[in-house]
Amino acid sequence: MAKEKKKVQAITSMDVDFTQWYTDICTKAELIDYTSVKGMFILRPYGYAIWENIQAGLDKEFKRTGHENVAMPTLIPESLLQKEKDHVEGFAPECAWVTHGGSEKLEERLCIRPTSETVFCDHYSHIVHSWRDLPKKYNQWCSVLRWEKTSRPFLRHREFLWQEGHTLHATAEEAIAETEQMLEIYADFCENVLAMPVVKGIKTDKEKFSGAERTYTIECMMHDKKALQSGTSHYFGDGFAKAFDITFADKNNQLSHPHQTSWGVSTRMIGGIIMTHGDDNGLILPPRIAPIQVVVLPIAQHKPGVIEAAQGLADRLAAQGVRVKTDVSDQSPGWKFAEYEMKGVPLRVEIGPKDMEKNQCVIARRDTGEKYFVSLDELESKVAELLDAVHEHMFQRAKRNLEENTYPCTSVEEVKEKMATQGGFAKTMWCGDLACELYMKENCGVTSRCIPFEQEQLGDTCPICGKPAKKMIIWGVAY
RNA sequence: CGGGGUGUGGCGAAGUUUGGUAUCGCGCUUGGUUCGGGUCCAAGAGGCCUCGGGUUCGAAUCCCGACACUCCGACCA
Repeated sequence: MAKEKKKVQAITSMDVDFTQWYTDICTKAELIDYTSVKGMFILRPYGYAIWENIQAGLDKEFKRTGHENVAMPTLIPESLLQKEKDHVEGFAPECAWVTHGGSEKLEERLCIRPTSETVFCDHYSHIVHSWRDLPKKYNQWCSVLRWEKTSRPFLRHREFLWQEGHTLHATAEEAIAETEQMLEIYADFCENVLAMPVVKGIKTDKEKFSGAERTYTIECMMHDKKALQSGTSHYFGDGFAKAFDITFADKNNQLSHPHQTSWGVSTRMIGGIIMTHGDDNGLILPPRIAPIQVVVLPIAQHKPGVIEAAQGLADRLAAQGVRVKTDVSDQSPGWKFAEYEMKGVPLRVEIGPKDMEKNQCVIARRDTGEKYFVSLDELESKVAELLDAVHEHMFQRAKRNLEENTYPCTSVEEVKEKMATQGGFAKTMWCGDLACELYMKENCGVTSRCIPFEQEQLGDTCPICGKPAKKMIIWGVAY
């Protein structure tokens, strides 16, 4: 009977159907709700709280590195969007347009921003005149809209929350340094806060951002061995500046175009967290962004003093800055265990009459399921220690997944065989030609993920065309 | 945008082949009971059967159309 009940509410097993498992977690852990508009999702309080924590962490880093937040308009006139050729080609197909104001048809239709390069450029052209005005380092937290054909919770929304940084610099060197700095901030955040190991690198021309000269990326590997681009940072050169007529007088009173960057991460990261860490019991949240880090559950809560004891432990942890919740609802303890596991709460503290007699509590880890009997005198220190241990273990586990599923290959056949049988990433040398990328897509079903910063010399020639090759590239199937 | 699948109380399904009073489980409400891994018992509430047309005395069921979700491709953060 109990088994039947569990089956009804259980999420689909990862091995049975990975995509269904993913969707189950999104809805059953109360992160997301669907709406009546395709591709538009509601971030429910628990899902939004994860985003708020990501936002808080990154925003602090942006400010530490001298960036200022701004708020730009949602609507972009068509003429403005068209100023940069590559950019408009990249985004026009997925723009949504406002054509009417009230009942009046507009003279010029307005695009609901898919990204804000053009608005920033227009603004910068007004406010930048002198080398003294540089650098300009702006960021905005907002939502953007892209009319995607297919959508999935977090991974592909038609409207999604993100952050877009846009900076202007006097020199190319400075702009490139900025681009690289922001990629490092993303990479550190992924690894140290989200416990997601990354591969840092550069996108090929085929995969780079529309209008960029160079796109840096961090790529993560999900549980199903597919790649998720988790953050990007672009160097634009002075292409946009020229298109938008942004000029400044340099120290020699020469009129110059500044060099530009943009960089962003989105709520997609939450999809990455789910698919990197989750298991068949639900979500597993990295402690440093978990909205609830510790849930305190009273056992036999009708017995005198138990609820008070649980609340007391929660108060002690809250005083230490731990995000803690106590659940004294009349659900059974077993139900609560399953519920907070589904929601990925890193640590569970149990306290019942037996514990109270012994001046102890039980702490259970979400990542390993291990349970510890902990003296109440050591509560704070043990929780702090375990939160770090959970983070570290989650990171190492994900790193192992990445490393064990990345294969150095020296022939197309080998890539094809590995991708067909194992999945994951394949590393090969590459000549740099688009034709070879297209060939890989056609024959192995993979796209280039990045040319990693950490290069290895796997040979001297491109295994696809046989021409000399200097760079190692990573191939994979991407989300 | 191409190919498949699915739309039935909040969720998951049965019923559709062969038209005839809308069924089950979970959840929800109330009362009791239990509490260290999704307690148990009882009583209740809740449905334009996705939407729009048609056929029929009668449609969840048959026919036509739309929409949505979902999976697999192509495109994309």
